[in-house]
Amino acid sequence: MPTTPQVPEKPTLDGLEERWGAVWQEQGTYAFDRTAAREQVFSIDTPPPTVSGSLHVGHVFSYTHTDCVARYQRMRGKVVFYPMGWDDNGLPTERRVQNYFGVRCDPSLPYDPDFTPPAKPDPKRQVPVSRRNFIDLCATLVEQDEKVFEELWRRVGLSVDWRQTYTTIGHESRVASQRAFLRNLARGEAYQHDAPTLWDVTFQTAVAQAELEARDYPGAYHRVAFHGDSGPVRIETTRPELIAACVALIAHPDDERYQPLFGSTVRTPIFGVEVPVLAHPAAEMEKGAGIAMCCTFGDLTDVQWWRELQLPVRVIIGKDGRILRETPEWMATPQAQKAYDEIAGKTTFSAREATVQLLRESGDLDGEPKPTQRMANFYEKGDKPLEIVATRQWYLRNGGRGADLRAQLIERGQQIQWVPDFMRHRYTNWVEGLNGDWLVSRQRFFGVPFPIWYPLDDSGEPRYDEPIVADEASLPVDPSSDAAPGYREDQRGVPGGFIGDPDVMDTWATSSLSPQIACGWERDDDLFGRTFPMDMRPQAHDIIRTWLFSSVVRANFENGTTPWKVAAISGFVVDPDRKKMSKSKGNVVVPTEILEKYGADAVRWRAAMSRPGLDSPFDETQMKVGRRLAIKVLNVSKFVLGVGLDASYADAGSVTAALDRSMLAGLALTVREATSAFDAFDYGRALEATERFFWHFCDDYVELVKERAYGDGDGARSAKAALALALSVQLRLLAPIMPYATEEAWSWWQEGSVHRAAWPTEAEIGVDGDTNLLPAVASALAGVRGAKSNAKVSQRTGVLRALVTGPSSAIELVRAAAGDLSAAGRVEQLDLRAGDGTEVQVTDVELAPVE
RNA sequence: GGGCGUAUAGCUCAGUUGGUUAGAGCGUUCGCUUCACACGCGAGAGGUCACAGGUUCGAGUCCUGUUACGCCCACCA
Repeated sequence: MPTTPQVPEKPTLDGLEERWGAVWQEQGTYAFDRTAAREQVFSIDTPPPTVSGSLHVGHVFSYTHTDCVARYQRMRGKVVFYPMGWDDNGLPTERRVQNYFGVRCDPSLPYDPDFTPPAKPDPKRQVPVSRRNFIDLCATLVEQDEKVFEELWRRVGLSVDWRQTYTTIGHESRVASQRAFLRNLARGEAYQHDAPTLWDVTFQTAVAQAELEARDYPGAYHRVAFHGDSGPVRIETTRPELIAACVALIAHPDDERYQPLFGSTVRTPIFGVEVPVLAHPAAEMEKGAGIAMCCTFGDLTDVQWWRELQLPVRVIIGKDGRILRETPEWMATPQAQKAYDEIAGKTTFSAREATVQLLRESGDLDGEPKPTQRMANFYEKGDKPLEIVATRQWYLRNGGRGADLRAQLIERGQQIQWVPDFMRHRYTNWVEGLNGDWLVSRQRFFGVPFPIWYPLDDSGEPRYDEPIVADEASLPVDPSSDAAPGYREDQRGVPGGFIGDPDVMDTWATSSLSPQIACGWERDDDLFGRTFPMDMRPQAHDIIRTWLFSSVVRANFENGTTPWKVAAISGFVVDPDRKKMSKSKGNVVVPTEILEKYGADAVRWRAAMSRPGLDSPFDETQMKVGRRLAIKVLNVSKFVLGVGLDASYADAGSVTAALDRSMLAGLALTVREATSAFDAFDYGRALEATERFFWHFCDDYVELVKERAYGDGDGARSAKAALALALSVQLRLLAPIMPYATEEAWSWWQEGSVHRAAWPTEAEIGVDGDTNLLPAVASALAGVRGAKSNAKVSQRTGVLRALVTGPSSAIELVRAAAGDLSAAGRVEQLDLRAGDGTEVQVTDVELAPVE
């Protein structure tokens, strides 16, 4: 039996978030039912936010988009699998720990179980700690960070099942990352390679192509003379400090200027090292002098030349970005050694200045350096240009070196439904432009270690070509503290013993497995069978080349499928000047403040107003509009429930009045529109349709039906039924967007949570009605209101007589609701006359005298 | 240089397969204590649909070109 609605005297948004957040948690409103069959489940691969970073409104918006879809699917009867991950792995956490505690990791130090971080961190003097101490501190800090994040997400109202969380450094993630890697290795998809790689000298780690960022970088062209038997050969370079690493001069085979020199040798300036002059089609005749020096290694072209022309390696830059201190053996003469002493141990910048000075003295610098702006590759988190250093690294095949795999991965991209569709091009574009496999090893500390050891030969040298792999059953392992299988710990580092692989995996090597981690791959087959491949991957467009692509690579190898059916790509929230928000620009809007000020529903409303995939500028005044809608939901609910009805009134069969039927017919269309929009993941269009109807409902229908609804008889019964039905349907339509206000209003008269209620259907509204009727009556009402507004009198003012004219069809529609119109406009004598106009107009209005 | 997107009112955006006179919200102007709501309500003003061609009876919508802005990628001699 429905009970009498319990409506507060003065409805308010204040306190709804705390109250309903607690109820949802306590009642398990969003708990995943793991007995559901795969086809009943809608599974979401939520992006794990970087907990060491800060969240801005952009994050709140995109997570809200996902939540709107999740709530819609749940109301459609899906069992929603909506876990949350925390990305606590990797460099951002390391940096935060360094700053927060004032420490730095020194892997050579032993573990100190009694270590406590300095009370007052001094960024200038970071205390060196062992790797294990460092990782302990990372774990402590991320735990705090994760609590803060969870509180924010709860406040926003994400309908996540908070029992389903994972962290990218947690036990399950380490097991999955290591297991997947071992499988990749066994199948030949992972391999080790000692080759030139892009290297960040600040963080002293290799970086992958996906982490590059091209930035403007000031430089200068130096015109420098090499010395041949038939005179000087002048080249142009922006990196004169690399002359010591020069292995050849290279020009285009068709370049007539240099053809006579091919096959001959020249001597480098200052050092007098003999290098060949060679031809290679990658040399561009128009660039610089048309002839370039090839150094090991100044850029990727150098690497190509070095490889294809089989040139020797002459490395002078160390992993710390400084010129090697030891004089290289190819500096054969005392003169060369003396010159090298001038640059040894210096940064590339200082070495450049020193080299230029030496070139001036020797007369090999032709003119003065010419300043230029060029693009240089940077690690996206770094602030010095990348160097190229030859190192042993782990790679994962990703199509960068194999046409077949590349074609296969592009095809996987075609199998995914992209929202919006054009985002597909970003993926294809990226895969087609790959120039190497995925470098997955990092020379860092807080990450998932490779489950690999190497045997040491009798002289104590590692045999890298015979790696010892962990047994899957033993995962996770840490080869820096766990002994290799078949060895004892005391054999570590001694001839005939073993060493552990010192590297950790790229953070994407873990997060690329988020579907497998969340769904319980190889850990919980039952869960995995019910959730994988997942239905939706929501994410922003900036990480298509990283997270999205690497996830496709892993699922392709491991599962032979795409990891999900749909990739829903959200845009950014940009500042009013359409610049991306970033901490360094200082234009970040902090979400907690905005949530505090306007409430979660208002912020969510604003989030849902943006179209999938498009950037939208942040404008605080729009939050007020969302808040107004949330308040309106409460107030109109209060009115509807105040006319004396309960949940049992919501019955289409009792709706007899033409006006009521017209309103419901319009509502049915709105349901259709919102449903198809949500099915296409377009929360914005769904909201737009719902909101448009809602305001007409409040401003026109409710005003028209008010008096009748308060009365008795069939007319009142019809009005109450229509109001009850319309309120019920609209609360459900708005529930995915505004979970708090709708839940509050729902609770006044309905059983259970609106978020567990069934999504409304056209069938449940099921009445015949003329959708033109309500608009026609509404425009007549607007005419009456306009007359009062023109006369600058209250809308309460009575009207003695009003004439409504318009096309006969419209007039007939107005006639069907003439009683409601008269009541709403306080019109005593309403004349309806069909005329030849195209619009409904109100003329000859005679207002009652004002008392 | 390659790819993608965007261009409609002062601002933020709708505008489905071409179809009367281009819509909404914010802001602005003028009013109104109207018994759900002053955290409110009503009414009004405001547009050469970036530009130039073309297709068509008819173009904001389709085609071609141009311009501007944004994003992704490439670009280190």
